[in-house]
Amino acid sequence: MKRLGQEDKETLTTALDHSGQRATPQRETVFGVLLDQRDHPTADEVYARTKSRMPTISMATVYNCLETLVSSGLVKQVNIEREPTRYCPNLAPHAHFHCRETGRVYDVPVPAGTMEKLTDVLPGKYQADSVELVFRGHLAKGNSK
Amino acid sequence: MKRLGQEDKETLTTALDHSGQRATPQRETVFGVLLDQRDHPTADEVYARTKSRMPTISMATVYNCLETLVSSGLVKQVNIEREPTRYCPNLAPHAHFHCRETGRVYDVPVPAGTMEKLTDVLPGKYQADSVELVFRGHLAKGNSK
DNA sequence: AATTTGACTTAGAATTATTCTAATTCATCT
DNA sequence: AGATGAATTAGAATAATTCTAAGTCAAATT
Repeated sequence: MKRLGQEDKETLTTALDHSGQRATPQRETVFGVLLDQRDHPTADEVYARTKSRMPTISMATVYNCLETLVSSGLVKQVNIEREPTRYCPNLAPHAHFHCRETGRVYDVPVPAGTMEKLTDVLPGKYQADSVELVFRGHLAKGNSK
Repeated sequence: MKRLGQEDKETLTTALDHSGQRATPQRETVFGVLLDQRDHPTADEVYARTKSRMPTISMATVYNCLETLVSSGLVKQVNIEREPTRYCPNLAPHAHFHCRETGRVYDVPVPAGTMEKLTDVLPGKYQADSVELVFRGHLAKGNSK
């Protein structure tokens, strides 16, 4: 059974503590699942993966843990087109690419400052604290991995 | 009971015809509702507004009409954070601003070419056919209208 | 060390936006 | 007028998520 590395565990504990919440085995395991495979899994997928490491965990707990991780700032929710919410531990500003064919979501790194720069198009009355950029399309042939 | 203007009716008929569908009173009324108040209503809201003009219409028909309008290219769906889908007859490329306080969604016009330019950040293997840009935050004081 | 406290976990029920089903209505074509 | 197929309708079904209420557990207090 895969465990969380020392550094990640530290990160988790600190962030949870900072938001007045405890590190628990369930939360550690769910966080580990997200870190191990950064393919934007849905809650269902997180549940399946977590269950294989901790067979007694329940769906409700997975939702609770994910919510806890999001509220502590360690994980971001990615919503695309009313599909089930996906979860992403990539905290650096980045865009997403959604493949219409496979339904997969990819992180797209963006040059530093690009996301912030986008707020320039906003008239002054709009005070944005977050920017979301999503591309949709398909992968060039031979890049389906 | 408000009716659709000649020009809008023409637009509707042409677009529907072009996608092999018929213009019907229900579709005209739903389209009129969207054109009259461009505040990104949800299906529920469209239903309520349409019902006041055409009391016999059903929710299923509203969903069907909205889907028809979307498929014919006259209307776009706007999805924000797993909230109910909103509908928007603004076909020009634009961004959205989502107010955390009121939940309202505003169109943000962007300079010509801006949206297309964004695809420059995409590595070559990603072929985007649409770009979505959403800001989230709050309105500066005194701009709550 | 036992007790209390409150946070956490759990199973299952409830919610809700949306889609589906099957039956009718309606317009157009012969 | 009758046939054909599209459009509309009411209500059932679906599915992701949230809620509820009961049980568990760890830390704090006695």
